[in-house]
Amino acid sequence: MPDERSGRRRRANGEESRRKILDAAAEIAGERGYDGTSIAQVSARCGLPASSIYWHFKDKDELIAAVIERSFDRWLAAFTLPGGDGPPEARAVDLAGRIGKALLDTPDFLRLGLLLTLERRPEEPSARRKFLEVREIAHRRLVGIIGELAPGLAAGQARLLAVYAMSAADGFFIAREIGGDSVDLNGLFELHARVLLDAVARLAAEHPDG
Amino acid sequence: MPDERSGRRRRANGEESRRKILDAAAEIAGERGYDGTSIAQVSARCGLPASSIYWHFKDKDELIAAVIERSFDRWLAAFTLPGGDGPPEARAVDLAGRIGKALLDTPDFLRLGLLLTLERRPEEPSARRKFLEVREIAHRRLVGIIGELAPGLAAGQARLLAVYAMSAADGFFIAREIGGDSVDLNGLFELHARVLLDAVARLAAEHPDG
Amino acid sequence: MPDERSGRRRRANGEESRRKILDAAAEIAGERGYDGTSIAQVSARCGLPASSIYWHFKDKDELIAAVIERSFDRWLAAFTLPGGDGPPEARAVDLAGRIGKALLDTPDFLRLGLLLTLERRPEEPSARRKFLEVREIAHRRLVGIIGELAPGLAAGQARLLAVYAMSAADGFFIAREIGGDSVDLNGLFELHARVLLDAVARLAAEHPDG
Amino acid sequence: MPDERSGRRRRANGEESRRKILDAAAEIAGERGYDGTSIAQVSARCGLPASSIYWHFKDKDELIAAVIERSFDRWLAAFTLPGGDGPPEARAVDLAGRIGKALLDTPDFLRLGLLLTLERRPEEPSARRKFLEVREIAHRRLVGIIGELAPGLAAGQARLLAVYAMSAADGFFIAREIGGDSVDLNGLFELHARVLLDAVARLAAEHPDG
DNA sequence: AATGAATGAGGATTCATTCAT
DNA sequence: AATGAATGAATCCTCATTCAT
Repeated sequence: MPDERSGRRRRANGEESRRKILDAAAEIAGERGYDGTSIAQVSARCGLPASSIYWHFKDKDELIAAVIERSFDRWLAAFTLPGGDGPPEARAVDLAGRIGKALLDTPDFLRLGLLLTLERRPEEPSARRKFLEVREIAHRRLVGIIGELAPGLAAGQARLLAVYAMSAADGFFIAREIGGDSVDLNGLFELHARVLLDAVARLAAEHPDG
Repeated sequence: MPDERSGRRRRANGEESRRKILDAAAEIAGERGYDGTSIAQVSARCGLPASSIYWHFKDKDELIAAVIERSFDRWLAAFTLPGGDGPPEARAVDLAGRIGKALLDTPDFLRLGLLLTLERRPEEPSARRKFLEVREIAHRRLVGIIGELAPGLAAGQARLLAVYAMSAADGFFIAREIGGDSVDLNGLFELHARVLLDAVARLAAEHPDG
Repeated sequence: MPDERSGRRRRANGEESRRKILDAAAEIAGERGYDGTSIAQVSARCGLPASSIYWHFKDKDELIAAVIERSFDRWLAAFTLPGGDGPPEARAVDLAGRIGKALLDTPDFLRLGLLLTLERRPEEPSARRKFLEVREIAHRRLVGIIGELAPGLAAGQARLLAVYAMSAADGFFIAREIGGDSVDLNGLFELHARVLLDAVARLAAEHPDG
Repeated sequence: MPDERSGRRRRANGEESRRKILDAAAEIAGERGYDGTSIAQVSARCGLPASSIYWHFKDKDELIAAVIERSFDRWLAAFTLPGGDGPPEARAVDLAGRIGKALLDTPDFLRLGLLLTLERRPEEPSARRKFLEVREIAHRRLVGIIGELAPGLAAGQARLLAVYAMSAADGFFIAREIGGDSVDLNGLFELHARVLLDAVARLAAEHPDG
């Protein structure tokens, strides 16, 4: 019994350290971006010496990439179309609401991702690549959802709408970063959902057969 | 004539140097953000020694703030509602088109501004403050334009729409950063303008008296 | 044996490096004062890169403070009243002699301390504070010694005499810095001891009961 | 009339600038020592650009030397034995009092001088040399005064007493720098004068014929 | 008599990373 | 699995000084 416990402790310590490092790195990178995040800061916040960080991660690039990867799961869950029934419109509005909530709950993911996106360093860090992969997956899901809502829509139009939808969400997030609580995220997403439905209808009418 | 020219050159060296520094800093900061911009890089790109940069700007913070301030004018011009006549809808679509074009022409401004917005360092750099000021001005102008388009709209609704409009524009910019030329900015802004006009009409109908 | 030695060497490298840094810093700071001491100079003299100095000391301030602290012990030892017997006068003269010798043996301590005392920078370095603490301890010991020599003396008078005694010692040190070997430190301290004894007697006579 | 005035103004402007520079440099150098005094600081405090300082002074060394030289006069005046009559003892006590007062009135001189004395940079600045010259003059005057007080004293003894007297004065100054108002400078100098007179008498008695 | 601008050297400090233990 | 120590390159910024005007 004690053996097993201490054994577990020891084996788990490695993972716990890794988790502590990732937690610290996520906080700091979410606040400061890639260049603004230093190993020394991460070390200070997680309590482990800098050299220990290099035991768990090959270099800074890999650490930030791992941060992105880990927050991916929590984030992507919000994108799954609910199995529930009801008219497509209701489901779309519901989806928009859940996306908005996810933005509030795990803001580090998108903030860091956008920072990595906007920063254009010569050697593209793998963290940026990772974020773009995730984003591409989300984009494809959105296209699928829009296809369900308006089966007759042309593929190009569906993609345009998906980009439009994601862009607005990104923008809302930024507005929230700037305006804080004074920004009515709920109102924005509600408006967004209705506007999108209108746009779907309008585009579907313009190109009746895709 | 040659005297005057060489005389001017020499006498105006201060301003010309300042401009060269700002040009270099704008390029780099637009690509790399605050922490990613080093004085040594700026020095290398503008051809002046680092110590000369400190003759013109108190510190890095003030330099980046000046970068933001200078690109403000070029950017803000795109926001002015055209004096030309025609139905408000046409003017709005035109405005959206010009904003989209400005995003393509002077991308450094918004990219740096958004980077500064997303980076949350402890001591807020004055560059960030400057960008937020500019943004607030743009926001107020947008509220004014929306008020012209739908005079009966409630103030809160006009503000919501303005935030919505700016958020989408931010998002389009980011989408362009990610997707490059494959992103149809014109199509997005056109769709955006029409969708917004619909939304204005819808909200105006819902709240007939503001 | 060799194992133990090399093992120790390697393991104790941290402390040895720290000592080497302190040695170098003491030499330079004793010669040049706070502002005149550069980390690069210390690095060159101790053989370790500048960045290694920052592993051992948080910043220059802490380094100089450590220099002061370390030389404190060597210096303070000279102040202990000898346990030996004999008339108080002889012991006082002996003490003065030992203080004078300490001044010659470890001059960096007092020179750096006085430099820190005279330099009045806005943010008082902790090194200065440390020196003043040490000095206060020495002052209190002197008051105690004077109290032993003249038990009837008023407290204020004992303090005055202690300040007088230390001031003269500081002054002798400075005179030596200026005049070099041509300054007869022994003669000065001998004169000082006798003068002090006279002063004690005179003050004790003036205020018979304290 | 106006001509003369403007002429004077212009001619005097140069001298006034020089004075302003010296004032600023005296303040800063008195507080921070040689290395701690930067031309930029002096420029900021006197309101003239750094390049103007170099119009008046060849380099930093010459500036600091001029600071020392200028404060010399104000300081040295305090050393002149009063022409007034009365017993030598009274005149000596009076002299000590005036020296003490001068220390309080123009502390920058001695503080800077001592800083320059204690700092041992490789290339001895001319400012230090200047201070030592001044000090040597003061020393010779003191020897003269002591000779007057005790005509029979050996030359070596007179010099020793002079060094002792000056050392104590230096030390009092330092004590004042450390202890501030809590240090009774008057009491110290009074005690010093009486103690010195005793010492003079004692030495004169020991060596009746010099 | 004065100054705006420039400049190379050097200031303290932090960087990401490595390595022996 | 972890860490104390080290390190060279880079960080921002200040230095004393010069020069054309």
